[in-house]
Formats: sequence, structure tokens, C-alpha cells
Amino acid sequence: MKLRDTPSASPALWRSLPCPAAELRLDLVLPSGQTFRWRESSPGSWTGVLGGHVWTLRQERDRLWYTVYGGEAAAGADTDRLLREYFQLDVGLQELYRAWGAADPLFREAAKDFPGVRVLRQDPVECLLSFICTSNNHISRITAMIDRLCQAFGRRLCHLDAQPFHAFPSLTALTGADAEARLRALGFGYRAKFVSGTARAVTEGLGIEGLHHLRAVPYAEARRVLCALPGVGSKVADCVCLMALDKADAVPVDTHVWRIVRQRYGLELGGRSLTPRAHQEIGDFFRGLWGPRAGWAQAVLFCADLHKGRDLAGSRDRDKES
DNA sequence: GTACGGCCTCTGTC
DNA sequence: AGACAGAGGCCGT
Repeated sequence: MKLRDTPSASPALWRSLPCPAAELRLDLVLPSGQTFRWRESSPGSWTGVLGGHVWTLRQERDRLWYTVYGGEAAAGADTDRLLREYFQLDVGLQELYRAWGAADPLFREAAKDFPGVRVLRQDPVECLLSFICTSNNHISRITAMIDRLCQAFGRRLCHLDAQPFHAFPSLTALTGADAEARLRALGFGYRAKFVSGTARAVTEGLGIEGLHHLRAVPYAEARRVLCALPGVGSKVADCVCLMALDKADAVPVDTHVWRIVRQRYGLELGGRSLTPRAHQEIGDFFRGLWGPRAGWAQAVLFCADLHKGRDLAGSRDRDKES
């Protein structure tokens, strides 16, 4: 199959939803470390795997355009709904930005150049296993690792211009006796034991349905269950709660957020290291500041922080060239 | 309850 | 070029 860049080339294969840029910015959300499965396949077009199919997404004129490969006949109301649920488009972002900004001048300042940053509603298995891989790691390497994970353990879906696309692996694909060794061979390091161990623990314990059921239990309980899995601590559990389990008040606290709290908010919460109590205190601080969707606001701040770092690196590169 | 070292490997930086 | 620190942490002590 051939990659489809834009609706104008083959309009019959594309559909669209109303979606202004203030509500969603693909270029800010998809590469910023919430998900590791989307690539900018050509300028402004994002190709990735969602719900067991390969999609290309594109924003034009206040609409979100999409095409699904291989399932052309199936594209319709169901794919509209899947996409709306993935991006949680029923949540009005502009109103939230206004409220967060009114409560917090620092948010207003940071968010000014980063509209349309929203939290995705991801598959719990994919989110859980992916974020186990994020410890002591960078987005660039995580992305490459997840890519290899899918190629090695995931079902092949199709080729686009000779490039293969794979589904995210099933839990059972990762419970084999040799899974850990294979993951190590793929460069997962000490995370290999955690990924295979969590796959096994979920399979033999609460099950996929039990994992999905965490969407219906309180945040504190979901967090407690997740933290019992190998390789899952406070930070990873909060990421999964926020991005897959409908806990909008979960605030993942990592070294970046901790630094922001100290430098920008001038707070010394939780002492010298990121102890469980520090996680709790910092999370409570942001929930008090931003309210019940504090995790969403944190995603905006994180995105702004990420780009600030990239911009600094970029200006240094330009300095070197001149 | 907190503090610390170790862990795999890679990337960015000097 | 080659070393080196630090990376969206977690676990055992």
C-alpha cells in the first residue's frame, strides 16, 4: 500500500471531524511523550497505529482529517467515534485553559504558545508497558525501543511504501519464557525483566479485563494496584492513571516536574529526593492549584518545558553553524 | 518513614 | 575522539 499524505490526493479515502487547533494540536500532542507510536510521515501528516489499524491524521481548516489503511470499507461512524474517544474531543480544552490560566499566572505564561495540548485516552496495556520503558530514559530512545518491541512481538498490519507497521504486542506475546532475553537483546536493559514480568503478572493476576476495570475504580485504588506490578512506581502508575485509566487528577511527577516546582514555583516540597511523600505533596499542590483536571494542565506545562529545551538546543546548533 | 547505590543503554554535550 | 553525565525511575537494603 502507498502512504496517503493529504486528503486532496484521494478524497474518497478520507473523513474528517470538526476540530479547531485550539482544541487539538497534533504536532504538540503526538511527539511529546504521551504516546510513542506516531511519526510525522510528511509535513503535517501523522501516521501511526491505533486500535489495531494504521491511520494517517492531518489538520486542515479547523478539521481533523483521517484515513485508515486496509479497512477502507470499515471507515465511518465507528472510526469517527474511536478517534473522538482517543483524543477525548468531548472535553472542551479552551475553557479549561482559561480556568487554569485564571488560577495560575505561570500556567498562563507557559501555555501561551502551546494551545491544543490534551491528554490522550490510550489503551491500558500499551500505556502500561510503554511507560515501564520510560524510566531513566529519553523520548528518542523510548520511541526506538517501542518500535523494536512492536516489530519483534506485535502482529504485522501492513506495509506503507515498503515500511512495515505492527500492532502493539498482546500481553500473551510477552509472557513466553524467552521474552526477557529477547527484550534484552533489543536493548531494553534492566527494563526487560519489568516488561515481561508485568505482562506475566497482569495475565496471571487481574487480567486484561481487570486492568480495564481500573477505569471504574477510584484513582487511589488504581494507583495502588499498578504500583504492585514490577517496574511500576509512583510516576509510571500516575502516567497510566492519567493517560489510560480516566484519572484526570493524576499528576505524574518526574525530575522535570520536580525541577519546575522548585525553580518556577519556588517550592521545596518533599525534601531532597522524589520520595513517595514528595509525589503526594507535589500532586496535591497542583490539584489544589488547577483543580480536578490537574493532570491535563500538567501535560500542557510539560509540553511547554519540552519545547523550551528543544528551542535552546536548536539555538545552540545555529550558533555553532554561524 | 527516608536515603542511597545499582541497574542497562543511549544521547547530548564538552 | 572519547569521556561523561544524565535520562519523564524503580528496587533492594
